[in-house]
Amino acid sequence: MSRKAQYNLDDVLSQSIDVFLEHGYHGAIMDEIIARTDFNRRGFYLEFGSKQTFLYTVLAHYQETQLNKIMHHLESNQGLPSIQAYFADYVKHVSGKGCLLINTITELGFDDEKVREVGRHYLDRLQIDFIGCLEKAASLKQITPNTNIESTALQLTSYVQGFAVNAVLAGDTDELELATQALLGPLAR
Amino acid sequence: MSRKAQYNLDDVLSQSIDVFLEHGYHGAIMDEIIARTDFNRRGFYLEFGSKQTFLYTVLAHYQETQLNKIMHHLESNQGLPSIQAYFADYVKHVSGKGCLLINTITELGFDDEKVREVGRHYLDRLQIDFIGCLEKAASLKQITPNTNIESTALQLTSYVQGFAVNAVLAGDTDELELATQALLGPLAR
DNA sequence: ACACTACCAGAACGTACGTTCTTTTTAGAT
DNA sequence: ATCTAAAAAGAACGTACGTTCTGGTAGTGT
Repeated sequence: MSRKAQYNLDDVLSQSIDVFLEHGYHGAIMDEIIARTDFNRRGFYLEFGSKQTFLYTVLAHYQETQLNKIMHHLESNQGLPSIQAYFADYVKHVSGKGCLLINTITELGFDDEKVREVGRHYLDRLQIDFIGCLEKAASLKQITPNTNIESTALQLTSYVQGFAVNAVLAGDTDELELATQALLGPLAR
Repeated sequence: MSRKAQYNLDDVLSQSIDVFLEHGYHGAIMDEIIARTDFNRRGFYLEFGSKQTFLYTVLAHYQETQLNKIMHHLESNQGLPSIQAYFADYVKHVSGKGCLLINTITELGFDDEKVREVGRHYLDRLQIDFIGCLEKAASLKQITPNTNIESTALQLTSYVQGFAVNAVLAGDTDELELATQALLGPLAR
């Protein structure tokens, strides 16, 4: 055996998230990706073969390490508090830079079926998780009894996307936090 | 005098909207823009000077001709029916390709203050229009009396963004129309 | 200590894209 | 009909970017 690579793949993927977030896919150039990761060009192409497949990998990593962590609140399923915790974390997460998955969908979704597929899968899962939490919340009598759970879940899912866009524009999180309260407040009984 | 340009600027701008919608800003290449508009390269650069300022012009044109037309429902201000008409039209408009303004915000917003500014202005206006309609709706007793108007307007504004993202993923309009009903139904008294 | 392996840094390559220039065509004025 | 000025078409240019290649280097095993 001989030398081992000195970059850690997970680190590289994490570092790349920001580059894509800031400039989008086409706007993120290899020079900056190389410079801001502890990566080298050769390693990059041996490992991934192309910028495109690299994006897919970063996207998967982003979901695993960031979005899933936030969604985990919903999957712990404590009812309404889980939803509140989810939104609190999500707002903090997207603040000032948005969501890589959403950005990728709007930039590449039209041309890239794989991106659309990943996006749909994510939204479906979000929707299902919201339903789970709302059902639990209903059974715990945390929300008003006549709440239409499926509709509400659909609304919450749409709302999350809206936040991701808003986050790019909003300077601070105040506005988004306010909006969240406005949203969840009326649900509670 | 002599020859007059045979392209019509409004037509060119309208035709370009689709190109940017499909591929984003960096993904839309000059060759395709030229090919799909009745424009010529020289005219393009005499008229706009660069791809970037062209985008700004297209964006302004997009707002004037498309978004404003849809927002006009809100500004006619018939209360709840105006909001319903707005969403119906908006869903139809973004279906399958999303919203150019939202796409531009997520692709370029981080780096481009001008884009952020245009985006904020648009969201503010949307929010204000929703407030106007909701107030009217309240005075006409079209919505449940204890509705918090500011909060609801903020929510509606977020939904609109969410729809723009969803529209890229959804094959047909059914899903989005369902979501709209789920959204507006509970408001009505 | 030495050799071997494969990693790192960055130069080099080729292509693709934004922009400019050249040629050709056309509409209007005389 | 002819001349002219400007517009259209697209060739040409330069640069920037994705990708590949090269030379030197640093671990690792003997």
